[in-house]
Amino acid sequence: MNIGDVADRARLPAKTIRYYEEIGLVTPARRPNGYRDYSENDMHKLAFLGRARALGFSIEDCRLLLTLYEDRNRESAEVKALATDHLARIDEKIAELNQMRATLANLVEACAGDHRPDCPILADLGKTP
Amino acid sequence: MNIGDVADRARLPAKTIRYYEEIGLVTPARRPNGYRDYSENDMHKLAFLGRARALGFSIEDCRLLLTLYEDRNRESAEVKALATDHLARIDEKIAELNQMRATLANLVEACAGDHRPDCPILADLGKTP
DNA sequence: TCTTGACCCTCCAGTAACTGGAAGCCCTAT
DNA sequence: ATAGGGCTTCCAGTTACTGGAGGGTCAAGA
Repeated sequence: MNIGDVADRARLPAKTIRYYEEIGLVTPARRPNGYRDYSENDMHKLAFLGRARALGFSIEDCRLLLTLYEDRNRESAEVKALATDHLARIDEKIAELNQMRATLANLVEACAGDHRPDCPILADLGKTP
Repeated sequence: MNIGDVADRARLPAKTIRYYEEIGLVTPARRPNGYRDYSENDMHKLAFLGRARALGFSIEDCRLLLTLYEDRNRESAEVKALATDHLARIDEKIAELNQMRATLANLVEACAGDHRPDCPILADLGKTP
């Protein structure tokens, strides 16, 4: 399969797929003309990566997940630990964003947003604590 | 004021403050010996930047906010528009993270996390759609 | 057979916002 | 005189791609 087909099926840009090869995640065969030739297994791995990335796992996490995926002797505990860690990081980010959101929403609310220069947003950012 | 003092007071790493100078955000005076010499105004601007960054504004947004902050003829509408846009981007991110979180939490819940290889997390990531 | 357009290839550079580290000056205190 | 801490510059690395230049390849149609 050519890279374009894989890109369509895995819903990843061809550029990204080449990048994944460069960092050793999925290395397809090559045709005599130099074109990459993806097997069904390569395709499957790329789809796996796409979904793991969509869940926010880092590339290095994905690399490990892929290894575990292909390891018949893995222990699910290792996968779960990875996922639990990641979940905690997501929760942290959500909390941080919610905090930002709350502050910002208050400021936006308080700002008239007209032609006058008075602005509670700037006032808040500039206040000396 | 030396960079170390400013770093403490603005709660920004000295490295970051030098970086902000490099990109033209806050340019302090220099002493004869080459040391940076921060005025109260510089300090104030750095604190402003720190707070804007803490609300998640990009550096370029911060640059604009700083300009507006120092412009007596600004219209608060411009600030509000910037903040409202940013708020929308935050909301998008929160929604995305909540989506990830929900999926991941389900998977983690379903995974036994023991010595056996069976793992719903990997199964889900590897499922052919 | 020739051409055209859609693919494919590699390599280089750039993104955001820092962060770490090396090599070396400067200042103060002992 | 020396030791420490702080300051300087410059270079490189981080994350995960993304864009673009320059050029080969292939299948279909005139």
